[in-house]
Amino acid sequence: MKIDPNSSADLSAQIAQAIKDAIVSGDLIVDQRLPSEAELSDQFQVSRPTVREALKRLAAQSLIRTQRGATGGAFVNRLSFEEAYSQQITTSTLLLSMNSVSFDTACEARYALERACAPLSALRRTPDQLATMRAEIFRQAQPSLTDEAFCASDVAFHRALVDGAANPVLSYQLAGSVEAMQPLMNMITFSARSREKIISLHSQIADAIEAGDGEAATLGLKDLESETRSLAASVFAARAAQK
Amino acid sequence: MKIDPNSSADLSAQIAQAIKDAIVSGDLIVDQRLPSEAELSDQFQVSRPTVREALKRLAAQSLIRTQRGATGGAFVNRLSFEEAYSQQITTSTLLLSMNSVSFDTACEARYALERACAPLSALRRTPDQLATMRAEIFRQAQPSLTDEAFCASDVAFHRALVDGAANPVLSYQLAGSVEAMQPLMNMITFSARSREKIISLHSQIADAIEAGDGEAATLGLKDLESETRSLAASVFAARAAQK
DNA sequence: AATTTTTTATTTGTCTGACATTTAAAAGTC
DNA sequence: GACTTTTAAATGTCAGACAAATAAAAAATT
Repeated sequence: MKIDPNSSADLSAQIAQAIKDAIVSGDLIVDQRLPSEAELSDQFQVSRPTVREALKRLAAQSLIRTQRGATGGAFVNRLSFEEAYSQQITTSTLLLSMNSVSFDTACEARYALERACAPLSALRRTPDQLATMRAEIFRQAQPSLTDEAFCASDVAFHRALVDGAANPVLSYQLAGSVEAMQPLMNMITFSARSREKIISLHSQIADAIEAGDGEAATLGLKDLESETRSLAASVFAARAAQK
Repeated sequence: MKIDPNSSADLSAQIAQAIKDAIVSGDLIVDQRLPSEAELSDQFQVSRPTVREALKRLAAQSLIRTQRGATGGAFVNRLSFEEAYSQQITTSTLLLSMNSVSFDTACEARYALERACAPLSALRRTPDQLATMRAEIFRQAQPSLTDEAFCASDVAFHRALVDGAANPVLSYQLAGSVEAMQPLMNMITFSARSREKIISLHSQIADAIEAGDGEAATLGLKDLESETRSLAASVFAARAAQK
């Protein structure tokens, strides 16, 4: 692992990259201890604060964890699915909000991916996951529910559907799509009638999942997508007309 | 934005989180300049090195960029799709390698998601993207190609297919699935016969995409998935028997 | 007056050295 | 042997300094 002191890039960035490469390539394995900050500053011929900045960069990506004390130090961190989920959600959310991605684009991506999970979920969902879907449908039917809570329940419903596929990699990928849509969905006001329609489609999907009928679930999701998009279109149109 | 000096968490982590929250919530908008390091250390009542560690954490996530000089400072960074892609690929790769995700699980997720793109790609792919797919198929037919180069070409083929959907959010999500599979695929040796089969399926898929037949493309991907999985199974079985 | 050059102020990047805090192992004590 | 104390090693934090980059302001030149 070498760095170039004459490079234009920050030393801390170079050091972080060098260590990151070692982790990704497998030179450093999970739970392996890195040299102490003092040793690293010797190796790279930089000061300790610079090494520390590099280590903080890695810690921010959950690539390492640090521990104080006699046997402490920086250790290569096992990237857990949970950590990856939350990173994914943050990144997706920012990506959508900062690049003014249209509702349609985000919606299309989300439902395309979700339909990919439906057949698997129809085969593998646990009774518990099905129960969660039913419970969320019930919750959605409460008229006292705010629009935000309705959206949150919607996310929980779809999360259960996706998790039903029993494929953690799929769940990880979908987490971003589903959750990052929530801020966009929150911009929509749900009338009693539109809620009714959505709930009915949710029931239809849950029925298909319960029956193990992946095709029917996929069709239900297709309907839900067009319903969501037309609903959003009318809300946005109404808002534009108001101006 | 406040931090708790008595918390167990590192001060730099708390400060980074506070600023991150401000960015995600929209309190800080793209290209907005953060206070200088000196001002931040005043505000948070910590030393400058601590502030710097916090800023490096944010820089590692591409949330800010820094600039030296009189009008320099730290600025909220627009998270570009390119940056998000590469983050996504790194995270997915590590997730798979560190959690010993099975080939089947990764493969299933990858093809499930890719099938979701196929119908859209059949409708929208540009001539250029189709040409890329054809070119990669041609490359794959060269017998001199190493197994690694064959895999790389495979990734390029599928990348073109996914990009054909003309939905950047989909492309972003798929980038992880497709590219993170490559290290797993690289563990497989491709015999002349298995290459022939894969190339034929690729052609079939490209034909379907060219004809605008999403359903046929989806079926081709299904076949490709089972072919890939049975190929992997036999390679792994042979390797196990050799021991 | 316009242009070029020089100066200056501001900000990040890096270094040195120090002390605080945490933690586990070693040493000491009963 | 079990418990307590000490010690050493590591990260976390701080203070102050200088280097380097950069743009604006000031000065010099044409």
